[in-house]
Amino acid sequence: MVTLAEVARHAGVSASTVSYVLSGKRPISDPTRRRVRASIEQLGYQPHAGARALASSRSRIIALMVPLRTDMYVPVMLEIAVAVATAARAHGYDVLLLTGEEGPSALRRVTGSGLAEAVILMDVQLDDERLPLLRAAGPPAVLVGLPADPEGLNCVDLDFAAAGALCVEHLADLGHREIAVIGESPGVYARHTGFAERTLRGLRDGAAERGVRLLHRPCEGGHDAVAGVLARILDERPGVTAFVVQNETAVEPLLTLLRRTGRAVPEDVSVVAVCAGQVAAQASVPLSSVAIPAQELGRSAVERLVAGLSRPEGADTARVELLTPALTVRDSSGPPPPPAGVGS
Amino acid sequence: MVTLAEVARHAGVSASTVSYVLSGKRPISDPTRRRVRASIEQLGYQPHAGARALASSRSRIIALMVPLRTDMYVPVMLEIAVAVATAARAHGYDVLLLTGEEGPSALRRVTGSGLAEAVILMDVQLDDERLPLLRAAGPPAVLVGLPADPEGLNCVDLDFAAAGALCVEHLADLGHREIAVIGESPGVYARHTGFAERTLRGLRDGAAERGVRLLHRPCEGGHDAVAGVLARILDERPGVTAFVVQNETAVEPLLTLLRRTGRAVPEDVSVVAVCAGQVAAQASVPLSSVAIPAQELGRSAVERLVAGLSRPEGADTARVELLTPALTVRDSSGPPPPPAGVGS
DNA sequence: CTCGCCCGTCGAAGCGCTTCGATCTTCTTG
DNA sequence: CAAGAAGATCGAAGCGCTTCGACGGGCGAG
Repeated sequence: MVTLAEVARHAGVSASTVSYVLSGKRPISDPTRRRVRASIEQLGYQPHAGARALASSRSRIIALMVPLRTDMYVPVMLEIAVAVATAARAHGYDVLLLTGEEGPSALRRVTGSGLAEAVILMDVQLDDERLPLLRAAGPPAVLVGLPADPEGLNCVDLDFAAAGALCVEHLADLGHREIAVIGESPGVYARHTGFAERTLRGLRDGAAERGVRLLHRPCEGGHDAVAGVLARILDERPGVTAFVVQNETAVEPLLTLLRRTGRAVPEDVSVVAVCAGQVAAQASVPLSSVAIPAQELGRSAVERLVAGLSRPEGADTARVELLTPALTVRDSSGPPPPPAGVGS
Repeated sequence: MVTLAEVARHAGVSASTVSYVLSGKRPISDPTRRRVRASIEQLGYQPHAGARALASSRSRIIALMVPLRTDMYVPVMLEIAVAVATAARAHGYDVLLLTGEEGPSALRRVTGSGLAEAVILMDVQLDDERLPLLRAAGPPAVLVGLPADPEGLNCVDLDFAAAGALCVEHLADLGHREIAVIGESPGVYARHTGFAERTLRGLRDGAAERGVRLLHRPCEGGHDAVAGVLARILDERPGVTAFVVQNETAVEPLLTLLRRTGRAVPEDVSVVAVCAGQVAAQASVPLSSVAIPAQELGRSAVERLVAGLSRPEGADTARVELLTPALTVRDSSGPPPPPAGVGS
């Protein structure tokens, strides 16, 4: 392994000079810099990460905690994770992968040992057990998601309430008066995962404002579960003319079931989804949908973290950033069919 | 931050003693050990990761390189990644997340800087550009996947050839004589991703052995793409009575399309998949399938790495491990319909 | 022409930990 | 009963890097 000292010797300068060339924290004359750079190149020098972290007490590592549950749509999670990794690299950081499993203790571990200088948390619950740790002078952190009380925390998320409202508005504009919502797994609500509840609130508020009837049902993924939920909905509210789906694994089963029971989309019923853009676009009927901006979320989380890390200490930037949702109209939403008995 | 020295002072011993208590590399008397442990506990001491890595030249970090392509089924990737993280933690290692984007240079970086002591590579291609680096006295590495020439490399993967053969055998046993394969995206084959090609070979060999006609067509995900491919297959080979699908995003569209064109599964056509178990189980017709053992793959990769790392240097364990596939019979496969004209 | 200043560079002191003798006991054994 | 073995602990020397204060030489100003 090549060390700083060897580079220094090779370039005929002192170790500190090489260090300053690398960090740019002090001016180095052009010829010297060139010489050092050449030596670095020639010897294939790579600074030792541990030594660096020790001397500077900055590891240049961000810990990313991803849930390991499987009842939520996974591709979005991976997409965010990859976006985080990519954005982090762009700022010279690496990403440490933590699973939600370990909870707060994992945060303490990587943070207390100086392994990671900051953390990004995904799948934040309304009353997350990791929050106290972060508020109590914990490490710099950004949550992807919004807890019940974001006070003193740095959060980024899609404005799911607005997303919900957007869906209702779109359908109300088309003339729908009775809407059913097929939601995430019951487990997601039971855990009080913020985004699910916020979407629901947005849907309800929107419905109230537009005088639309709304029925919400959580739903497991998979064909059979959706079949059950759908049957109950249609039984309870035969007048439903539109669905809002917030559960990627329910999308295709729903379309299949509607088709099978003779309901054409969008002629007989409209469907709007809140889900990964790709899922909506590739569905058997391309769905009008509000996409979850995974890339954007990951990128934004990193940027805020990095901004905070390089800011002159103490300047607390705890703030909530809610991305504005956008509804993409595809083929699955249209006006409701004319009321029965009134021929077209 | 609490340091080793403070713990030592608090416990009334020398720093080295504390270190030996922690590492167990020298015998420490019971009372002393107890005292040191108590001090550690009381002060909330956490060893500094960087200092440790510097002094011992072991970072206890494994780098995991995940692809960031989206044309392959993502949940399996995440599942493997999470399994790797979990298994690594069980052995006292942490996992650094690398995206495939950066290629060999990322490996050189994390490895050359001592950030990671070993790497796990996912989405390995037959002629992967990262391989030369690994063979040339690179860092300890395990590939999840199988390149064209695994010589000198440590690989774990599902035996996709056997998986392919298994599918054909199952269908042949049921009496099918003409099978169509709906494969991964053309891009996957163009990249020469090992698993896709190996599955295909297994399918072809199996078909040859059993005297079954086989037609293979790559296929993008999404409804429309599947529709196109399916139409062409049915046109070209009207006698097809069974499908093997190796493309998670094609599964549901295929079932939808078969249904819509009046083909009942499994009465008229059988469908067998090679995909994530959950996808097969939750499909609108639960699919007979060969599952991809994501957990197992991740775990195994870590175990081999850890075994190698703690082995007395030089004992090269380059070896290929192919997991034996298992076919789970669900509702989507049955005997072919009786030949036309011959009433049942 | 000389003083003081700034620019560019160097030396040395750590950062917190591991590890290798060395030291001091306490046993064991011939 | 002395000599050596074995056990328990200590001290010190780094690991490779950052960073702070110091230093020397060239320059403009007085």
